[in-house]
Amino acid sequence: MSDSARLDGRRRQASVNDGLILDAARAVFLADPAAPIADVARRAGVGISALYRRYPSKEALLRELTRDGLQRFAAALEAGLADERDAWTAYCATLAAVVEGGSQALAQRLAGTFTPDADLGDLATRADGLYRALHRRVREAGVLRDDVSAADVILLLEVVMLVDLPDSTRIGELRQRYLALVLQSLRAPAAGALPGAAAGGEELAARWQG
Amino acid sequence: MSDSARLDGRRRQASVNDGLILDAARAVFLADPAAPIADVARRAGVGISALYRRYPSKEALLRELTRDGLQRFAAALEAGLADERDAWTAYCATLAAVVEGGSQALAQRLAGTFTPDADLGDLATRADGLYRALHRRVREAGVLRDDVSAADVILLLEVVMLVDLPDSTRIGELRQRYLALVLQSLRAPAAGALPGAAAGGEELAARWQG
DNA sequence: TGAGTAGCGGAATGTTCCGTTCCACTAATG
DNA sequence: CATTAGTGGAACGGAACATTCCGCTACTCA
Repeated sequence: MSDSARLDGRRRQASVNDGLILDAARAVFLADPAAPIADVARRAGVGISALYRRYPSKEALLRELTRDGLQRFAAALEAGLADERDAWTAYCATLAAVVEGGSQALAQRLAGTFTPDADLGDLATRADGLYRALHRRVREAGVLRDDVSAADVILLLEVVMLVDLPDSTRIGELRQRYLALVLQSLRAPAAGALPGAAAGGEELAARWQG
Repeated sequence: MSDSARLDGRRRQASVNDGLILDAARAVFLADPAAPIADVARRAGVGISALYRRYPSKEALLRELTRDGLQRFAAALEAGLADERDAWTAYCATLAAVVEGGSQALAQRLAGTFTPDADLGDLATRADGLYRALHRRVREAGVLRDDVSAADVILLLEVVMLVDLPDSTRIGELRQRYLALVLQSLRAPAAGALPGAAAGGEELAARWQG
């Protein structure tokens, strides 16, 4: 049972606000990682004080959001690994869920906005390991083209989340559309060789360092 | 013969600076459309005055850059339409050139940063028409899957240009790699239906309006 | 029932950032 | 030479924004 359902009166409203603020922050900073903190308050329908009562600084909020994003990302990957359907179906469903939730994109986009934190680095490593396990599974099932690296897919995921249209009410729909398109070309057998070298894990890891 | 080759002394240096400044501005604003103008000057290796002698304001510079981007984009498309090789080869080569030059991405990313201008709207319309002609050609040759709209491809192109890695020296290579991947899934016959409705031209056009 | 206070809204503050202007200097020009 | 086009970069002014502060409300709990 959530805090907001368990409590009464003032404390209950505060607990509800916890959620409103996190939701608002997710939406605002996903759209624009450099957004002012006042936008978050406005979107949450609360004053600025309600924010500062919870987080000592903007940076702390960003760190918390990033942690939350990484955790959601990891959870989605774990769910994918536990999915008992055939490898390709499970893989597609997992990536669709990640795109839907925006968890990974949030984490990656916010990664540079605060001074790093060993703890977060560990979480990132863990999420990376989970994705690699999922990747290996599809690869070993022979349904993923073998010239695409895990880092390639992570980059592609991130970029799909960057599809944007001002004022559009169906961005999510378009993102799923383009994810589906990309997934089709990721599936074995490959239609043709790709130029350039695959992205390497180190290239991605660089983001989590100072 | 260019001005810088025709002139001598002071005027010649000024003409060279024209080019340095435009090149620097392209690179800087492509990487970050909100970059300060001083970054452009630094990158061009000139002082701020050299910028303000040429453009009355930052907005004027951005407008000029956008115009330039749209013109390059249109030129690349015209070259593609004139390419006599088979439709698919010509199409791929054209999009690769557009990604390489970054012209379209520059224009799209800068589109919201200044008050619009009827003149630019016309240019955008022209470029759009050229792309649609190219699109129609590949489609009619039967090598482009028929559930993908012109606006879909424009959005995908833009997003491929957003692939980024801090400090990487091979971003261009990666972008070409992912463009190739996307192109494989754009080719007929389609591997499967796509979810969602195709992007419409109006959705894109909205960007060029105030 | 009333003093005490958690929680809050939003104005005020201090600072950083950045577009633009200004001025002094250099060297081509005529 | 005197003039001035072209320039580098410091100085200025204003906007944006994180953070702090203050006064208010309405729970809480004796």
